[in-house]
Amino acid sequence: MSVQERKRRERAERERLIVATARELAEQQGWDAVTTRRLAERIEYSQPVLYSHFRGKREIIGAVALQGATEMAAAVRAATSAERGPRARVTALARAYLDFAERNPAVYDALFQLDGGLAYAQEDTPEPLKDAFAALLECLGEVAGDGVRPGLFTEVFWASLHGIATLTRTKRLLPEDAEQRVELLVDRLTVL
Amino acid sequence: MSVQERKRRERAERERLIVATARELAEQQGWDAVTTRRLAERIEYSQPVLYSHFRGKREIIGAVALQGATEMAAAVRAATSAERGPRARVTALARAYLDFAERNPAVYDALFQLDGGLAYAQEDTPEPLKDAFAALLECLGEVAGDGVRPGLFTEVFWASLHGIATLTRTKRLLPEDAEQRVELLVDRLTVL
DNA sequence: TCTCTTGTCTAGCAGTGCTAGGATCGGATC
DNA sequence: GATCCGATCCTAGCACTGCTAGACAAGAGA
Repeated sequence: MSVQERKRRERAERERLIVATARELAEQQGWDAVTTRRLAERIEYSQPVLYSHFRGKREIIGAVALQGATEMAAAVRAATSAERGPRARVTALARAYLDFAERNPAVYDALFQLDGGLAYAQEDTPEPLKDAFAALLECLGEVAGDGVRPGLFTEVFWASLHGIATLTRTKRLLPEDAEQRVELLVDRLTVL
Repeated sequence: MSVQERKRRERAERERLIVATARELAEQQGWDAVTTRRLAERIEYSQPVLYSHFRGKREIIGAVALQGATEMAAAVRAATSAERGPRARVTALARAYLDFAERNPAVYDALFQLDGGLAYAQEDTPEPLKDAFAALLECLGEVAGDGVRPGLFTEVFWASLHGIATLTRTKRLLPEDAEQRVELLVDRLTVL
């Protein structure tokens, strides 16, 4: 039985390798460069091997997205927990979010821009995604203000950050005023 | 000379046909379905004809985007000019923007999501894009509040709308609370 | 040692954006 | 009216994409 166990381990290891390589390649050259051929070549297996782990390219993107969600949740929690006072926490959250998006553009795309075949905002939404939203909610819930559902407030704040992140990355917004935008957003949206 | 004139007219007409067909096809089946072959077939010419009008698919997307920018600017102005009072105007703007995004998803993508080879937020930005931003600025400038640059405020408000629009369309946000999100955004962001 | 399952690879399909080079057609010239 | 020539368009093809059928080999179990 230990033989099967070893094979199972090796398979899991290879799956991790695929996801890590896809992510690396995407961050280096963009998702368009992540072709099944290139990916297969980098992991030193043939293309069909990819399809024994994932249904297709979409699922690989989804796997990267889940990894990213976990990391983003951790980054947000780390940033907010270091601050005291609601205002400082929210500002830290906004900065951490935008920082994550800027440092990991491909992962961010996998999460919020591309189709990774994942369900969002539903019951069967994967746990990492729910948790990433929860991380935002934990901090933003306390500044939603009276009469506003924390969930709704979090969605709006998140959407604003998402808009800033994506428009900045596609050069629709200039990066210069980034900090002022964050301040304006925190100042106005939150109830302290 | 009238022969050349006629040919020039026919060429311009065909170019309009290409853009209109690309837009139609994109709205019907998404931009992925807009292949050069399908597009060529629909306009009843061969593929290379497309390349005598546009450098490539990217430029066709850009042409659709410019068309969309003009329409969006008009839609926003029409919606805001019908209202009196800053609050009503901003609410109308937000609704008109999200409505445009929902009704013309492919055009919206061409404008703000895809790469149409256009320059944004720069000197050589095409006039329709500048004007679309101006349409937002005209209305949002008056509710920016003291000490906040109208341009900066418009960017943030716009980014928020953009985030809501894109996250809703990709099912990251549920459509149910759409109206409440708009109200929250207008309530909090603007200074009335 | 032999079988048979499991895993992997080669080769190929139908599709993509884009282009080189040949055919054709129409206006201008002799 | 015949001829030329340039503009215009199409056929055919390139290198690539995601994905898969079927051949093949390696290893576990009898």
